Amino acid sequence: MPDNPISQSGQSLLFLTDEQLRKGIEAMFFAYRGFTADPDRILADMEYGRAHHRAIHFIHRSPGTTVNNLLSILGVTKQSLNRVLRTLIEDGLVESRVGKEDKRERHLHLTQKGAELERSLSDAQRDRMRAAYRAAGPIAVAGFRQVLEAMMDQDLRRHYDTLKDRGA
Amino acid sequence: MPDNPISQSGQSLLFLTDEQLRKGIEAMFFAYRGFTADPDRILADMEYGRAHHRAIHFIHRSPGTTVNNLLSILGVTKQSLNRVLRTLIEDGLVESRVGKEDKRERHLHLTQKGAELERSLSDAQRDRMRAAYRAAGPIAVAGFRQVLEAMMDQDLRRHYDTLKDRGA
DNA sequence: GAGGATAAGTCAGCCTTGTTGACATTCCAA
DNA sequence: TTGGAATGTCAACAAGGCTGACTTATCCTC
Repeated sequence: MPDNPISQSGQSLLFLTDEQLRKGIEAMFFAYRGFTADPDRILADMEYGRAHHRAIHFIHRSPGTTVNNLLSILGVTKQSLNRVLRTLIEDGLVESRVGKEDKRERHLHLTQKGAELERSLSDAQRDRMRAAYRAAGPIAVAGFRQVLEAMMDQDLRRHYDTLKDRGA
Repeated sequence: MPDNPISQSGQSLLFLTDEQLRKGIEAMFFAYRGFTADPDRILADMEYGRAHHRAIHFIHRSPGTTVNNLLSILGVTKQSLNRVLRTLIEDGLVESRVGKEDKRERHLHLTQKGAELERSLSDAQRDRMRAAYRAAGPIAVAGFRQVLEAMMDQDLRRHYDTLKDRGA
């Protein structure tokens, strides 16, 4: 974390007032609605919901991930995930392969069809993010990421970092 | 929006790569879980959920707001809001007053008891935000807010700004 | 004053997505 | 061979979204 001249001075801790914090809370609330709006619109036309989007996203992100790993990333019960996963497998969007080393495990992959849906969902979501990033500029984006990362629970942060490392 | 030397240069638009955007998307996902975790824990012990929290928050924020106004802030149907509001009124957390000028309207206020719950919920949520803000510093916080604001839909942004103006 | 518009509330029924709890199956490893 | 781990499944339930239809009360306008 970079030192900060303002907070270091002991003065001007105004960004920590309850008023500032409340604005941040409301910004999170309204922004998250925008964040999910575009994929939700696409999914509404199908028989899928946000839970399907999440599963598809993380299977795409970590091809071959096990059900257990996905469970701990998503933070839901296996029954809840299983319902979603079952429909995705039935509909031919996700493939479940028995593990080679440990045959109890199932490794999850997107099919061609699944990858196409993933693409259309993430395109929609990225378009909005891209517009926001462009409007705010790279310095703001860095701050955005810093604050979000500091808001995560430790175990969520671990998942986030693991995913991050694989990526860029 | 301040000019930005990096993006202005036409070079180094690296912060707009799909990889960067995906990281931002995942940061939003994991951070939002943290964002709601603390109030959720408090609410789980009561017969309330996140929907009650949202209603309480915005009634606190805009005392005397009408049902219609609350509906458009929350972006849900009146049936959905009504279910929540009814329990809050029955339990004596919210008071509904007939409008003076227009008697069709109901103006919503938190009772003493409602204000107490609001306080405990927002204390919990603010604690986490404060820690994140402090860890990231004021410049990061400014960027955080900038990006979130740029992610909002126009009508959400309007509500956000209206609330913001009343506050600080 | 009548009629249409508006604000709020309500009933019924549906869907998604979360939860518990119980239990079966399969397979690895001690 | 037996215990535990990973997975899958059934049943039941709850929160909180949704639509549609309808009532009541209150404006507001012609």
